[in-house]
Amino acid sequence: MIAMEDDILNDTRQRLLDAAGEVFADRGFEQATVREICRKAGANVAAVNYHFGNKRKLYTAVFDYSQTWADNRIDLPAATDAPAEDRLREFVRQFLRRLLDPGRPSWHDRLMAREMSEPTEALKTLVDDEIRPRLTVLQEIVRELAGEIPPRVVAKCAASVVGQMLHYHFARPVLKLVSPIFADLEEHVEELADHVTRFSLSGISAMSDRYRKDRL
Amino acid sequence: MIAMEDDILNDTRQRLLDAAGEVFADRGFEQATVREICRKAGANVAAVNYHFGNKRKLYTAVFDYSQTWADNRIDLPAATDAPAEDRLREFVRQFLRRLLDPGRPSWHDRLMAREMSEPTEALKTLVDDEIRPRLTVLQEIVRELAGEIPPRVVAKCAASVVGQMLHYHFARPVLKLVSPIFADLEEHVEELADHVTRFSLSGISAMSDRYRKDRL
DNA sequence: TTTTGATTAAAACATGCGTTTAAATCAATA
DNA sequence: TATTGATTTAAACGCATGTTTTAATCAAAA
Repeated sequence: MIAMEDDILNDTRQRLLDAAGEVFADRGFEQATVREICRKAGANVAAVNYHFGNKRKLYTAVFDYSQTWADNRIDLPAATDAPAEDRLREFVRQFLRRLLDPGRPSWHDRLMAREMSEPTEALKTLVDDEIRPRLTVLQEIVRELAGEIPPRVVAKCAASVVGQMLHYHFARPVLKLVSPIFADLEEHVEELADHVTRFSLSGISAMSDRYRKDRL
Repeated sequence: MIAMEDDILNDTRQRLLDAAGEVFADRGFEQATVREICRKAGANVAAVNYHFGNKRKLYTAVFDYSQTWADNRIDLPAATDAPAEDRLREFVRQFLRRLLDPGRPSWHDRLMAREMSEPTEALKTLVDDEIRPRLTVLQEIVRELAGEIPPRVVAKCAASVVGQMLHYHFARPVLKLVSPIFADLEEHVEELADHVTRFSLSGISAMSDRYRKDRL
């Protein structure tokens, strides 16, 4: 009667969005069940269809919600006037933090990762609204670090950077099994970010050398 | 009556294994349906339970079959007396070829990749029989390239190499969408392998420099 | 207080799934 | 040829799913 009603005051619709984000991120669209989502949201099974029409529309609603949420977080690392090296380091740190930190709505980035490998019709707008902008930033950093190299090589370098990071997400189960070093990734985000940054800086400069040489 | 009976002569059991490998690799265990597998194998729905007991046992049978198959392919790159650089290049080429080439049973490596990110109880033996041995080879190469660096750093370098390669598998849908450069990966395996090799050689030597410096 | 529209609740529906059953078919043997 | 055991087939079973239905409940307006 006093307080503690914060959750209960919340619209059912809102609770469904949060629960659905979690479950969709954990299990994927097909594997997620309306019943689990509703249980988690403390709502009736029919709530999904009442508030969103059906499961698929709930999924896209979760995506819209998750993207607006993402906009409110610090993004697109730092001012463009910082040295490219620092901007790469910051890019990697933010990316890995988002991917591995179990913070509040951690499911946003897990959902993104899932769309990358098991796309639904939500992927196209996701690419346009979130992925391509970030990739452009990264490619700009690479270009600045490497100097005059073909766009194809810029793309491959960016892929190398992103691939190293996503590996800790996609292959997490096997990494845990294969080496105790990777047992608790969440607590070593900074160390991993540092490694990826150094490794990549060197890799990029190798490409720079290679294509500078070819041109002379 | 003459020939052309090669397929029909094949045991139903065998056809089920091949069909199941394909379907499990494409859709994952839960998402794959016994009915699709049987349709693809030209068998009755009850065939799975008659020959394997149930869906789960079929899955592990596919895994055993796929592993014995893998043993018959050239593995563990080259003699140990080759320079570490060459051995890394060969490792990367084989890994990427297996992952991206649509050759005969291409589903073996796709199945492995799936187990890495969405493990079942099959993962443990998969790690012991296939993943750890290959990882050991890679780490040995890294150690030889980098000289005296902490095991932790060796592990991270190996993760960087593998991550770059798996990226082209896991993020393939989004790569296709994001840049025409990645439209037809299958036909650029050699180019990608070359990039990953150069990028990684440089990254590894950066780690070597860093930790040599620290020790002096 | 009564009424009204929005929301929730319980139950049922249709569908697709893994699995089982029981009969039909086949291939080898006696 | 007749018999027997292995294999295949068609049909059904039980269960979980997404969705719909119908009634109950609630909150605000009349």
